[in-house]
Amino acid sequence: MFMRNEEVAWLFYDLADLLESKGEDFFKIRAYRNAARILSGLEEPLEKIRLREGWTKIPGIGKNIAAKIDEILTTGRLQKLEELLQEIPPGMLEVMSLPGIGPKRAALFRERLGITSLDELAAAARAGRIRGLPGMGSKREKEIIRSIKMHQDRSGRVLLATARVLAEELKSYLLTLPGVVNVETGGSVRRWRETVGDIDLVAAAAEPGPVYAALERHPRVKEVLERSPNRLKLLTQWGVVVDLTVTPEEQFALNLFFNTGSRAHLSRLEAFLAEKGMAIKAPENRAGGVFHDEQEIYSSLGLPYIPPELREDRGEIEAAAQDLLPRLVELEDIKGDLHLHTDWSDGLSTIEQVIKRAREKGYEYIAVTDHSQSLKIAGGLSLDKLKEQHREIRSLNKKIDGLTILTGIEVDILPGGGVDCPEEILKDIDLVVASVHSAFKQDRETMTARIISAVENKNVDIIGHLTGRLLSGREGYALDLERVLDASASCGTILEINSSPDRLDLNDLNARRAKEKGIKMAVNTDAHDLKRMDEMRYGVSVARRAWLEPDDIINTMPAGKLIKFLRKR
DNA sequence: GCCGTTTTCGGCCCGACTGTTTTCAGTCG
Repeated sequence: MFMRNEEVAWLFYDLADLLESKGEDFFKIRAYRNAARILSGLEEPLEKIRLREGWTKIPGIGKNIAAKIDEILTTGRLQKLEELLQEIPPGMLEVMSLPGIGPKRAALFRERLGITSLDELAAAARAGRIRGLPGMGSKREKEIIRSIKMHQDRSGRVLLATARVLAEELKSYLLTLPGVVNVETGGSVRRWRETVGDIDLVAAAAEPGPVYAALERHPRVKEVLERSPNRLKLLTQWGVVVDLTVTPEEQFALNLFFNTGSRAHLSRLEAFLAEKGMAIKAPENRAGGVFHDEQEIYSSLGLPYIPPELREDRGEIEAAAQDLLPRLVELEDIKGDLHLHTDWSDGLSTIEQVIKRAREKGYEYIAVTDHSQSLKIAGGLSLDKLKEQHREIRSLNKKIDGLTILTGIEVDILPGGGVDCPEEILKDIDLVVASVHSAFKQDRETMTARIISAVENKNVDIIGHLTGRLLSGREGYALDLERVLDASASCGTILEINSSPDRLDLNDLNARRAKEKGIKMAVNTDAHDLKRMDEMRYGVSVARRAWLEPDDIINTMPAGKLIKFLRKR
């Protein structure tokens, strides 16, 4: 079966995790993780690369890993991984995925208490048996209970980006079927929610039977959960549930509308219409007239079209009724990316490659913002290296036209406040992003003061991924967000909407709050390879869900205006 | 694990924080 590059990479990440839990050699594990990162960053399908030239040209992939990639592509499996899974209960990986729990502590739980799963660990923690172990106390015990609960709340949900990849695949498959005239993804995927519990597909076809049957046979399907005359519910191999509804073409728009929701939006709409003595008709009840698209549905209700991202009952219906909907920012409004990494620090691509890609995207400018000196593990640039990079950027700038490369840096906001780069250097850099990368567990007061110190630093232009939350399972730092927003508003400091699907930080509600306070934002990818420069659309979706217009976002400005704006700051 | 090639073995990765200790192991980015 065709395997996506990310899927092959996942196997190597799993392999690394399992070896880690066995206490294997650190460098070996790192080599696997490194290879996984390289593979998922490759844009060409692995199968194609294999047929053309193999793996010898890719640094980081040696003989051993090359053989394993071949094995995966040929058999769809990895023997070594399966052997390890026999040896180590899969629940151990989940235990290790908890923040603060690594291989050593997981092994300790297993050896001393026989714990091999999250459920067992939670039970032990609640029974007070964790604090008896060496190096464990009541704080860790509490933390474990808390993070397991968070893990459970999240379970069954996947990142929007993962769901969209799968949804696209299934959608194109359905469109190849005879008789299928239209397919759209509805539900929370269409509303661009940051994580989703399932994928809703709506297809238009005269005869639903064969369409349902065909989807059941799709290679990504693991299990049929529910089969009824007008609905099919499946579990896919990625653990995501898929819901398919097939409808006659003339009911497609209305079905998609209901399917998109949200439930809160629909019921508010109903209440709103009831006041005016109107009602929306469910598709099966509707006789006569046909809606060709959602535009017609809203206009039949006397409303302008409400984009899916706004359908959350956050005031959109009231705004629509008064014709006060925002002119939402679109991907095409974005003129450049102001947070990018290259191989000067922990990125995979050269500056030249990033430039080439930026031009292909039609950007007017980019900022190269590699890590600063204190982030050693990410190859943070020494002051000398930084100066060298900026010299190179300036010389590249002279050679090209149509694209401005801003010199930049992502400085660390230090635990005690301040940033890890002297002022006399910062003042000559075009664009400074400041972010927290350490000491996440500081108390609320310390963290708030720490971040505000960066907000107030006149050399700092943008605060990167402000709350530090990871959707895959790390809560944001303890933070008085309101105070940070107030400080940003009064200093004119820009806040980032980080487009990385695991971050989306600021989130929609916080970004909307920021807008209310008059704060400008930047939608950036923080990409570490070329492929991830494509993730801008995810940041834009957050901005749209936050009701942002182009003027709220500095990287919608044309180059000249942005440069002037940055200089004035 | 990978890499280099004046080396086919030895280096690759570092510093800080946290919760536990009473000097430190484990985790993290």
